[in-house]
Order: sequence, then C-alpha cells, then structure tokens
Amino acid sequence: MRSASAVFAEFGYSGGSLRAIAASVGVSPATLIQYFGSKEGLLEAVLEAWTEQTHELYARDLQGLPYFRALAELMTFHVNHRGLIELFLTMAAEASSPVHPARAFVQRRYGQTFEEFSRHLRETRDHGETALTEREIATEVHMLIAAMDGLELQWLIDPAFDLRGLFEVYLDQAITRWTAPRGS
Amino acid sequence: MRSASAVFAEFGYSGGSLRAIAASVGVSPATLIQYFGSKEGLLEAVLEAWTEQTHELYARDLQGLPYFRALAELMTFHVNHRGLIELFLTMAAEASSPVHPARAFVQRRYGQTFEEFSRHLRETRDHGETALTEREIATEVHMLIAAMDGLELQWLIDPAFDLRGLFEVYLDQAITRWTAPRGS
DNA sequence: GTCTATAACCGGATAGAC
DNA sequence: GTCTATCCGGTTATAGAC
Repeated sequence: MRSASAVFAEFGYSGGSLRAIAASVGVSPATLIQYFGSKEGLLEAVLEAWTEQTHELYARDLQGLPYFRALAELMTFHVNHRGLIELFLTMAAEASSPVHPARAFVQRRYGQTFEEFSRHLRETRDHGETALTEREIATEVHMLIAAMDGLELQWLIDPAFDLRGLFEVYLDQAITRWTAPRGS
Repeated sequence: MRSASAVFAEFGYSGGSLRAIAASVGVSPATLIQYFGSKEGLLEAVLEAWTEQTHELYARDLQGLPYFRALAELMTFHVNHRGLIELFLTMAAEASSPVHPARAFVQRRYGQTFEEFSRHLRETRDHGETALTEREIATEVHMLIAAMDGLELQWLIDPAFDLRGLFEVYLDQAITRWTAPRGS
C-alpha cells in the first residue's frame, strides 16, 4: 500500500502503472487486480489509506489557537514523510480535470479541511481571543490552506526549500492578524 | 498549439495522449510527430508558448509596489484564461518527479519568478517605501508565490472560488506588512 | 492466494502513399 | 505536408494453472 502511494505520488495516476506498483510491492500486476478489482479501485484504497494516516496526525485534542500552532509541527512531519504531500498535491492538480477519478476525493478533502479550520477559528473567537467575522474567517482559512499548499509545492520542486520555517512565518503573521486589535 | 496546451493542462503530460491532441487539433498523430519530433518535443513547444504568453502579461513598465498591485489584474486575466494556470500547476505537481520532462522548466520558472519579485521588492525598499532586509524579502516573495499558487489550486478544484478577491486580500495584507513601520 | 499466460487495447513512433 | 497503415511496446484486465 505504501508502495502504491509512492508510485502514484511520483508519477500521478495516469503515469503510475500497475506494473510499476506491482514491481515495487514485489507481486504481479494480476495480484493487485485480484485485491482491488481495478486500477481505480487501487487508487481509492490508496486515498483511503492516505486519509487514515493524516487523520491520525490531525486528531489531537487541541482546540483554537493551539490547534493552529500545532500545524507547524505537522509540517515537520510532512517534511519527513514527503509522500503524503506529494500524493495529495499531485492528485489535486491532476484532479483539475472533471473526469479524474480522484476529483471527488480532492473536493471532499478541501471541504473538510476548510470546515475543520473554520471550526477552530470560530472556537478562538468564542473564547474572546479574536473578533473575526464569519466572512473574515472564511477568507483567513482559504488563505491558510493556500499558504500550506503553495509552500509545499515549492518544497516539492526544491527539496532545499525551508518549508517549516516559512510556514511558521506565515502562521505567526496570521495569528497576529487574528488576535491584534481591529484596525480601521 | 492552444489545443495541445489544453489537453496537457487537463490530463497532464502522461495522461494527455498524442491521439487526443491530434483529434483536438484536427490532424493525425503522425502530423504532430512530423512537426515536433516526439511527444516531449511537443511539450517543449507548449511550454515555450506558455512562457511567451505569460511574458506578454508580465512585461509592463511598472516597478516596485505598482508592479505588485498589478498582479491582482493578472489574476483576473488568469480567471478568464484558465488553461494557463491549469497547465502550469499540473506540470508543477507532476514535475515533483525528478524524471519528468517539464521539471527543469518548472524549476527555472520558479527561479525567474522569485528573482523578478525580489527585484521589485528591493526597488520598493530603495525608494524608501519599505525597510525589508534581504532575508525578509526572500521570505515575503516565497510566501507571495505560495499564496498565488495555493489560491489558484483551490480555484481549479472549485470554479466558484473567488480567486481575484482572495488574492487581493492577501496582497493588501502583504503590502501593509511591507510598508508598515517596523514592529518589535 | 499468487502466479503465468494471454487477451484486448492504447500508447508513441515509423514508413510510405498521395 | 498530411494522411493511412502499421509496428511494437506498454497498459489494464482476465483465465486458468499451481
């Protein structure tokens, strides 16, 4: 399963052949089909495994601002498990095509992340630490997700990129913005 | 040429077949090979055309802050010419693989954008409008590129996404940060 | 359960007709 | 110049042996 993820992550869904995956796993392509029914079935299994892996990481008991601060640690984990990001971003870009088998997954994933981030930001507001409107929350969450994806993308292209450090800068600026007294 | 770009943009390099491109253009696959030598040759031509198209847009006489403010208009153009972004982001994500034929192009492109943005931000500093250190400039440029790519990615997944509006928010915050008196 | 063998098809690329 | 026809390797998927 980890092998399949790695191949899809590196070559995309179109570019990642069952043969390559089978060879990487150490079985025959036929065996993969037996297990997963089809290439698309294998992709679904890979995406499901991806979701489980990332859920373990996100599933913390943190709420509000501490939750966001913990995202920086998540980045460090990502740097040490490159495949997770590589898989998601490759699928996300490939899935700009409406017929891509991972499109629904990517859309769902973005929706869930948006909701989760929004919930924690509302939590922050309800505790009186911020005074953001609903609209501002939506804006900030979209920008936070964009910063994460965009920095990750630059890191994929250039492994020397300081992903954690730059994300921490963004995060600090964002939290400052959220908690600072309202400007005009 | 525009047809080929559209196919590569939608299906990626692996997923975009010569047959599909040829059908889209209205010629035979053999004709494409005659012109471009190989599929990879065709991709190079597509990327070159992409560079020319975007260069026309960036090539303004604006310097410093007005240059950055003009990026918002660029976003509007992108919204109306989805293929440009779709092609670049699809290639960028696919090119996380070291053997991808577009990898060098994507790396070069990121480098050029980084240098161009940095130059304009230095310009801003030299005019006394900002007081950013070299390191801060590099950080801000990386974050600006990340915001652009990340927001564009969300827009590709969800066409209803307000790309221009959200980017303007980011841009305003960034310019405020650059021009505000130094905090502690 | 996993493999080998193979079917059925699609990929890029070539040869040669027009 | 562009097409048709074709080659050949790769792709997914199936059938049946072990």
